[in-house]
Amino acid sequence: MTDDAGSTRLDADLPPEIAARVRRRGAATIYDIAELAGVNPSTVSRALSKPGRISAPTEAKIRAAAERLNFRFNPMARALPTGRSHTLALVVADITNPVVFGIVRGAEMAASAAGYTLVIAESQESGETEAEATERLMPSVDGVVLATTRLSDERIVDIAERKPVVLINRAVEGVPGVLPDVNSGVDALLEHLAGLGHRSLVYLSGPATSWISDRRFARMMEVSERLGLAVVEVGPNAPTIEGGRAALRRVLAAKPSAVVAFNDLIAIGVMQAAAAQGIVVPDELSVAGFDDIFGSELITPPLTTVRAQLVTAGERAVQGLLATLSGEEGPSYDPLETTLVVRGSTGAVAGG
Amino acid sequence: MTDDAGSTRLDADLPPEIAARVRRRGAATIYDIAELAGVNPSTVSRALSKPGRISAPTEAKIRAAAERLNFRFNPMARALPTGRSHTLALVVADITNPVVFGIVRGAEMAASAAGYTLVIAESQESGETEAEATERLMPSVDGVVLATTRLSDERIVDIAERKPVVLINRAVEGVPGVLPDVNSGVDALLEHLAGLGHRSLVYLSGPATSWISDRRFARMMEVSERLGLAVVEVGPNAPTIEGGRAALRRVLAAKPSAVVAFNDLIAIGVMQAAAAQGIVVPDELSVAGFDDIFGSELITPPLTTVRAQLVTAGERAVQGLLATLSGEEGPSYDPLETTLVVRGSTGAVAGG
DNA sequence: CGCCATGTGGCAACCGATTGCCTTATCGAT
DNA sequence: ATCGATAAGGCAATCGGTTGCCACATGGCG
Repeated sequence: MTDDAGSTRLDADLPPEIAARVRRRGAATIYDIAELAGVNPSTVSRALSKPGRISAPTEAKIRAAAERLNFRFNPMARALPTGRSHTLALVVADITNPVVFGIVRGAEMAASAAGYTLVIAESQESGETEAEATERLMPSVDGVVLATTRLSDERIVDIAERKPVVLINRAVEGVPGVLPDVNSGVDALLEHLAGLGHRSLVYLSGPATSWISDRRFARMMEVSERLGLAVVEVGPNAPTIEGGRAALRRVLAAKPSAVVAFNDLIAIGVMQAAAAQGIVVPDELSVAGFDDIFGSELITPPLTTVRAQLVTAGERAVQGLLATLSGEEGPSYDPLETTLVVRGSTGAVAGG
Repeated sequence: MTDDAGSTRLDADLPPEIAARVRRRGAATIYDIAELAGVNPSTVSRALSKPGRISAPTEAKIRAAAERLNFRFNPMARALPTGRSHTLALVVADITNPVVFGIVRGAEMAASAAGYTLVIAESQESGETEAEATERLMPSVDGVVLATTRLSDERIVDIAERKPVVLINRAVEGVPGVLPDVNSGVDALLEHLAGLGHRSLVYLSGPATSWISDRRFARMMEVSERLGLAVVEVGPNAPTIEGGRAALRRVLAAKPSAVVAFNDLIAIGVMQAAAAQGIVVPDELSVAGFDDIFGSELITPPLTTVRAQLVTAGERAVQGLLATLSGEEGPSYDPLETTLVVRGSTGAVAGG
């Protein structure tokens, strides 16, 4: 346990000048190791980061010295000549949106497993803020994950020309992205609703810039035709509970028997507003969402929703970035399966 | 709009060697600016980061050149000689825990407002992982915010000796921390419960390493004595819904009329388990939590809880770090007020 | 026995900023 | 007119690694 990660004590029997230098600077450098091991700094550098380049005995000697000094690479010094910071940016619209937790966690895990650091930028749902934050981070990261981004296609392409980029929940020509399998989830949801006797639906779309919202509606149109359902789009809406609350009036005006919301937050908002007006869900109105966020099964009635594999999405995005950085070209992904989770907010049509 | 943040185009009429160099490296350096402006690189450095050190006309010339080249400082190059990375670490137990969202957002806002980058490390509720992640980040950050940490006091002191540290929801001798005003919230909650006729309470404590959990219980003991209430502690519990569910049996064994949980997640777990057993909240059992997370007002009945100012806590922690970094010594904070939010999960005792 | 391929390790330039020290110009005061 | 103070800008060392190139030693092979 002498190499305990938290230990800052230095061996007592170290050459005093080295000990003094290390103490003064707060950390050991490859020069200290070189001196301690009696080799050239370049040899230390190679021994520690080019396995095999240096003879086994020398490398062992160097590793021992490094351990004795509790050495860590200085990431900044390392990044300067190589241009590699070992840092990845994850840009999300809103950290407090439960939808992004999974993505953040997956990305974090994949990054730290690979020895990379993840920095998170939040755009607070504003395209302008997002562009700024991204621009600010660009010089210090090796790659960027753009999740649920509000940026325009051109902006995205522009960024992708400078650094490797992977998108989550958005497709842009020429830029790799990890996408959910929209179709399977939408299909299952609409079949579920049709099976309950619904014939007239409202789709509450998300922000105008949301690619995934468009895709969902497009698929709904296709499937509805096949199933003989009527669908109207109401939106755009802010992807928040407030957005859902505000949308109820327009929903009711369309007199549907069921409403499908762009995400669970909007769905929850609709349910709250409905409850406030004495409308009983699901008896008078069925409600469904997407994502299966924390809270969806807490609400009464619990929300029927289409679950996305958010953690996996975050992981894959980072892994794709890492692959690109290590030379492999243009990762491509299979869409991530989505699954329908039936709970209490959808039910048979009253007048069936 | 030629200096649009997203623009990468270079002026056509630039000295060709400069243009070529910039294009090859992907970014302009102060050397490019120096050449373009006809001054020494050191002058560029001063003009751009030591306002007033350089004469106004020269500075203007340099700024113009920088703009033309769309110059950004290379953060790594800058960090090397100064030892300042302009990066702060925020260590949290669990990103997906709603409690930390507020902290993350507040910290992020404060950091980016000051031009600092925030990197988030997640410990997944494990002290070992947390120590490792922190250790890994240490060399590349200027300071650390430890939120809801699982680290031992010694570890924390050890870290604080190397880099500025601010704690959230934890007090360690000699290390600054932003703390909630435990007393006001606990007092209000117990007075509320006493007013409803409750005489016998269970406190469901959090993880064994949680300083704040101990503080809350300590205060409950004090106040209970004054109000003539009986209180027993049941725990430790995992600070999750699952932890709350698992705790119900032991709660019921104590036959209290009300249970106060370490946080809302545990409270929600207790309510779910109670509902599953047909126990009606609040008629047969009142339940209250702490934090007022997303989801607390969604659940049925909505949860009575003590709200903490999480965003403010994150902001203050970062601001404290920043103050320390700019020379001011040992920031000290007033505790952040907490407020009781009465909802439906607490009610009058059945048997009066 | 000589030659060349291979394995090891050293030398020194370089990444892009910062900063202490120095030179030169300018200005006001005596 | 002279001197010292101050302002402005240049020079070069430095931060801590990385890496191309080179030197030397060793060993296999003809």
